[in-house]
Amino acid sequence: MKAKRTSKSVTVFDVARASGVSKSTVSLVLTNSNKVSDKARQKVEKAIKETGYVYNRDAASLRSKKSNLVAIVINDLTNPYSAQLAVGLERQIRQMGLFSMLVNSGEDFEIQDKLVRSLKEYKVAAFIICPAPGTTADWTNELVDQGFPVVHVMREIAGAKVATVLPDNFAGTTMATQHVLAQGYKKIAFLGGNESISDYHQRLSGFTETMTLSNMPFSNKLCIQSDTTRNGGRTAMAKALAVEPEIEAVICFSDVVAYGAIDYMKSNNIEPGKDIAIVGFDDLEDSKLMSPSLSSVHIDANRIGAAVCQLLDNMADRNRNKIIVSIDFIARESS
Amino acid sequence: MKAKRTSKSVTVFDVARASGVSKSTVSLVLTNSNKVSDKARQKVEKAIKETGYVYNRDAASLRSKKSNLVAIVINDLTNPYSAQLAVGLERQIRQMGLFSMLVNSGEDFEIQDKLVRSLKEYKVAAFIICPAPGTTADWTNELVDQGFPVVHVMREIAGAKVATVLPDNFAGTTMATQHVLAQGYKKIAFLGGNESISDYHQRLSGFTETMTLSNMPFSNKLCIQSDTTRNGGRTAMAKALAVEPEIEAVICFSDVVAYGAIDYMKSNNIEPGKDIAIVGFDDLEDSKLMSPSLSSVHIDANRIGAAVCQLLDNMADRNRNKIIVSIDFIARESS
DNA sequence: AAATTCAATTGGAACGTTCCAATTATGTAT
DNA sequence: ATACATAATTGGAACGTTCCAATTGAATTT
Repeated sequence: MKAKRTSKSVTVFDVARASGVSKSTVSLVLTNSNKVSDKARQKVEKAIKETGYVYNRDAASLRSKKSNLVAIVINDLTNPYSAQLAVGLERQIRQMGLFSMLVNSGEDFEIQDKLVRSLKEYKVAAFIICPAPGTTADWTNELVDQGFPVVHVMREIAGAKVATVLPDNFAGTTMATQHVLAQGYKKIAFLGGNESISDYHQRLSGFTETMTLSNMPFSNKLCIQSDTTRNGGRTAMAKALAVEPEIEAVICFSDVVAYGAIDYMKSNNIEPGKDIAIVGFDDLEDSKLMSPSLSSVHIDANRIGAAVCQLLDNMADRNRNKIIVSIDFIARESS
Repeated sequence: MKAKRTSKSVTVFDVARASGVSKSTVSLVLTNSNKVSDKARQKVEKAIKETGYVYNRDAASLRSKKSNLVAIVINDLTNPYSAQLAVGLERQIRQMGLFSMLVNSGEDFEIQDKLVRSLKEYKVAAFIICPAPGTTADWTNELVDQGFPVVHVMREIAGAKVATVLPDNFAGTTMATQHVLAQGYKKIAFLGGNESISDYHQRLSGFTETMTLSNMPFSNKLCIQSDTTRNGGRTAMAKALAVEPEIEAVICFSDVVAYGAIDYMKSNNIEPGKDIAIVGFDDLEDSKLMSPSLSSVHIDANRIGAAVCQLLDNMADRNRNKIIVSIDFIARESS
């Protein structure tokens, strides 16, 4: 491959000739300038259609140093929440009149680094990054210092001089824990997540602080880390029951982990929502449809997207800014 | 936004000056030409590091009309199989030395059209498209006629003059059905899928033809269409049981549909794999881990990716080519 | 009718790279 | 040492756009 795109292309000059104006006027039309007469604009637009002209963004971006290409670097597309977030971000960005492209780091910092290095060459206007584990403040800061607008999403890198958009993780697990406590449950476990990611600490402390404030004793042995996958949820649930067979409720790091925990319960004749209450985090599409429907902390991907766009729009106060997006707790059958 | 990327950038001229050669030599180094001395190459590479030069692909692509940017247009990123496929494609393409970007049409033809229109402006070297419902042969052919290399994946558009990479859907459901028949089950339903997509017909006919060839009576009433979502699977399972309460086995259009069907069974005290055998299609990551583990038709995303890359590499016989990627049936506890 | 203002249009230069044809350096055979 | 072939390097032109300063056109004021 590599090559292709042969056949001399149609340029602004061709359009200019076809419409009887100069190339400069054509350019003004293309850039939506307001200093071009309606008559000229119409002629040009007609000629564009007739000639089959297609705008050459490379040439434009070379000359103008402007770009409307935004790169979204997702940590793990195979994770349903990440995918949902990516889709939401894409939609919002498109609405801003920018164009977004997606790449996937697969939670691999080396790949993330390579991807970003390549993307720089494509003159992207901004980076939206869900940082992979291993991302350092230095790494991000270098990118920022080179003049690229960067926004971090979902995960916080301490010391990085970038705007960050986060859901209110602490409030989320706080609400979830309060809800569970209000039902009268006492023996509660926190399942899933991994301390290498910032949101784990935030979500976990929402749980622990609420327990402490409510004078509920709890054991760190019931805070069980695991992969944030379905299978991670299964094993975490198994471990929790091994530690404390009388568990009454579990708060999960994510819906996916909760799905796994529920799988485990069902396979062991434990009825989720009856024998053990369970709540998730993320509120995936499926959670309200499954049976029992899963109580969860709802993160609105569109709200995250809107916050990111706000930062993109207003790069001035972009640095060292943090936007915490509010969440909602949704109680369902599982708790 | 829009703007940004200020501060006069470092160009080949700067690197040339720093390394004491001409800009042309620098360019040769950048393009990995073999007609440059090792000495010169080393000097240039050193200077590149020192000056912090970053390659300007816009300028390069403007001049050379070559691009190594491949666009992957995915039909629905929130579908786990699509996401898995996207990730596999990305990986393979990267290994080829090309760079891939992902965009999501969300099964919306209008969006797909807009996306592709934009992408054309970015001088992509090739399009890999999982066509959204509503995609016509004319639409694809226009793209091809404009000189863009196009490969369709997973779904076939009749009459489109493009290379298409498909899993062997027919063989997949054939094997699945044979497997189920071999267990002695007779009352078998086919759940999920929608006739607006080409793979539905292929998968369904694998089922119906195998049934017919084996002289097994079956009713079209037991071929139940649905959304290819978890919830679609739930409702399809419910409908199937309403038609025929004595169902012994179900073949599902996809794993996601199977997950939904299993949800339904579990909620209704039917034990999947014991009371009713069930097999899926796609073999998602989760399927081997769940309980009961789900028998499924395995589609290797890397194999699909490899086939796509082969077509990309060899654009010559790209038109009207079809590559059917072989699949494997994997029997597990659920059947 | 001339002078003034402002809107619309224009050609030339520039963006950072690769291609090309020409030049210079290097090595080999006479 | 000379002629020759070949390897390595080079400056100028080109890619298709936007920016800029300058020009033209139209409308308004004097």
